[in-house]
Amino acid sequence: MSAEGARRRDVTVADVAKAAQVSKAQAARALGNYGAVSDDVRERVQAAAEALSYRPNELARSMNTGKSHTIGVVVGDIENPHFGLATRGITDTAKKAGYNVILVNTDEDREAEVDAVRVLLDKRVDGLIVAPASSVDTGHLQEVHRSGRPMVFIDRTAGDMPVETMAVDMARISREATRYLLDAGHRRIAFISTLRTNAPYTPGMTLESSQIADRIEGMREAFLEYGLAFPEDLVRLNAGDEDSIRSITREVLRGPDRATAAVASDGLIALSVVEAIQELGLSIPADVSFLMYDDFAWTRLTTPPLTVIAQPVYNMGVAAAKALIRQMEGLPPAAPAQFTATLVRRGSVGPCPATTGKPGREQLAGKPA
Amino acid sequence: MSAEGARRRDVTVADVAKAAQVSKAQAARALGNYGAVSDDVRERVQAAAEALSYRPNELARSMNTGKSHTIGVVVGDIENPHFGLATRGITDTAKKAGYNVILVNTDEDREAEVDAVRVLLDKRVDGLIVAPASSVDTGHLQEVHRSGRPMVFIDRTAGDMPVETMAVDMARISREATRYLLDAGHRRIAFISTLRTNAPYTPGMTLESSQIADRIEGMREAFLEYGLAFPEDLVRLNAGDEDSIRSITREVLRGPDRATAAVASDGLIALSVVEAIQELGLSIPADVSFLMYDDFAWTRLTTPPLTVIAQPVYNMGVAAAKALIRQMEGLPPAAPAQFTATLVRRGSVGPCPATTGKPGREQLAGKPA
DNA sequence: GTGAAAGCGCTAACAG
DNA sequence: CTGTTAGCGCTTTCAC
Repeated sequence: MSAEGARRRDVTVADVAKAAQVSKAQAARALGNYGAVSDDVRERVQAAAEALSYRPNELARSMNTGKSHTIGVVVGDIENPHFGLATRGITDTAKKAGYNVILVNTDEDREAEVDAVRVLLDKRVDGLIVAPASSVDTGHLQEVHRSGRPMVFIDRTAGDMPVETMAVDMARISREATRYLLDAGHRRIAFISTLRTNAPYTPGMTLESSQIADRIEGMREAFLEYGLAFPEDLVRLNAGDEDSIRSITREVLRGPDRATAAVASDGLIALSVVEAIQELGLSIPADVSFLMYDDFAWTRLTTPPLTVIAQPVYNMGVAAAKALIRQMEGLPPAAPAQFTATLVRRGSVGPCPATTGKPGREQLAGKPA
Repeated sequence: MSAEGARRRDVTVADVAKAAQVSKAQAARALGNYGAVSDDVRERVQAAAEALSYRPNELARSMNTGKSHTIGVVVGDIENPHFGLATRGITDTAKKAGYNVILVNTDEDREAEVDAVRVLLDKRVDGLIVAPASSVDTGHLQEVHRSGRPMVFIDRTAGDMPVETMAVDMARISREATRYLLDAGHRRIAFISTLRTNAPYTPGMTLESSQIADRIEGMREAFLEYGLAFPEDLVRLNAGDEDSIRSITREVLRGPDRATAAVASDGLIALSVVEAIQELGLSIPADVSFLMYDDFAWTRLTTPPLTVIAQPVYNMGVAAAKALIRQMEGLPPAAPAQFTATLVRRGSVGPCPATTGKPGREQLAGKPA
């Protein structure tokens, strides 16, 4: 009987070396494909390795080389197809370059993110791609950056840290979308976001998310351009679960001064907003216009198809991975990529209806040429 | 000037030990929280660690202990919310138990899967959760199983391997859904799937995917129950990209003997099928009934809302992680979980229309009590 | 409790 | 080209 009963210990270079009758060093060289090895030795070693079905221990390898060929990815929520796609872009690119990906979910919670980064670093990932949960509270990220570990941000910025960032110009597209709504005659435009804050939105407040801050800023700018006051009261944050989204939507869409257009800050939220609108007995776009961020395929299937803001998420993932790999390989950064979101006009935005009590007329008068 | 210029080497236990004036062993014990350490030493070590901002090298730790506290997850496509949700269930559970997740995407390609498993094993993950791309070609998985490494399958089986598997009873729900369609008078029911095969579907053929095989089997059984012949010609595989899905849909929905109901095997495919139906000028459910697998939120938003087969994907992820962790910790397996999919009747299935040329009458005659 | 010393599996000098 | 000898950073005997 052979070594069957023994607790199956992994076979190591030493075992292979012995079997191939060469020194451990030579076996290692042949196996690891480095240094100089004669054809004869190489063949014997490979044969032995094959016979013993040897598999290198990457951990040991990493310990010596200092490289793990692994990149850590920290996102808020993989369940959201937005991140799903981005992650796909990252993993596709990483794999092509011989890197693996460790994925950590933070639920957009800063504490979890701090933790995630720490764990990843402890595991000695070669680099990090993170979608910062907060662009304000960035101590942990600054520390990483200071330590010199390669890092790239995706989807959002983290304060003004000098780290390569793959994100779209949110203020720009928000401005464009808002103009579109304004041109359609809307003045009461609601913006609904999941962003968690301690207090309801007030004009000057600091927002954790650069994305949301920029979107609101873009809206404000558009209103300003048109010489109109931005309806701050219609900016609604903390739209967490379905219930809160529904009640927020109802609130905003009721009363004589109701919103005539709603912008949902992501695809998940959009679902509940649209349902709430339908429950209210309002129809899109006759009674209320609707616009959402992210161009998911299903937005083409609703009646009417939804007007959306498309973001090149997959490409951002690809670019993030590429940039990180350049950093890890000590190459100079490529020219900063420019990602532009686009407004996809489908059927959910229509002309502003005369709101209850017909106060719509005078509002429309404010529209510039 | 302090050690600023030096290439910042990671601080190790040795450094901490020196600073705390204790032996390396004691420092390690205090830091790693094992063995016996006096309060005094522990405090000094912790203080020193803090001061030097020491972080353990998990690689080194893993090498010694043989545990990496990492589980490898191999799925076909994270971009698909189906897997996104499952992955979420896995990572949530893993994190709670102190495990990390390395995610690898296979694009449902067996070669890629073989590779993924190998890489993960080389990285010495403690266990594997995989959604087998093929339930036929399972050599690599059998090897893993034979090696004794903890492993759990999710979403589908791999042949008859004795490995814990978290999946729904597909044949059952498919039977139920088919009965529902049959009861509505449909006889020409098409089944459209992305599954890649070398040849078009023929009755006896071996299918790589246990899921798809079971679904077809379920349909066949339902037809049999009703004493009807199963329309094998309407089983369509290889619905890869949008174009092929569209042309398949058109094909199936045209002609005097066209299908009156279509079942889409996943949410991604569903989009194109529905669009193709609309392009054909047909309406759901008046002209053709529609049913799909996976209950994504957006299916409630279409007009009509879509009738779907809901699968407890998140829970399957949770269960898979839990089962794997039990295995890794040497505990006996819990009672095998039972996952049941449910048919969610919304508005996309209606009575069978009289098809072109009205040959529908005699078909309907075949319906049992 | 504590410390010295021996590994884990591999790579990396360094001499031949 | 090849073999010997050190480590990588940590855990783990094994004595004291």
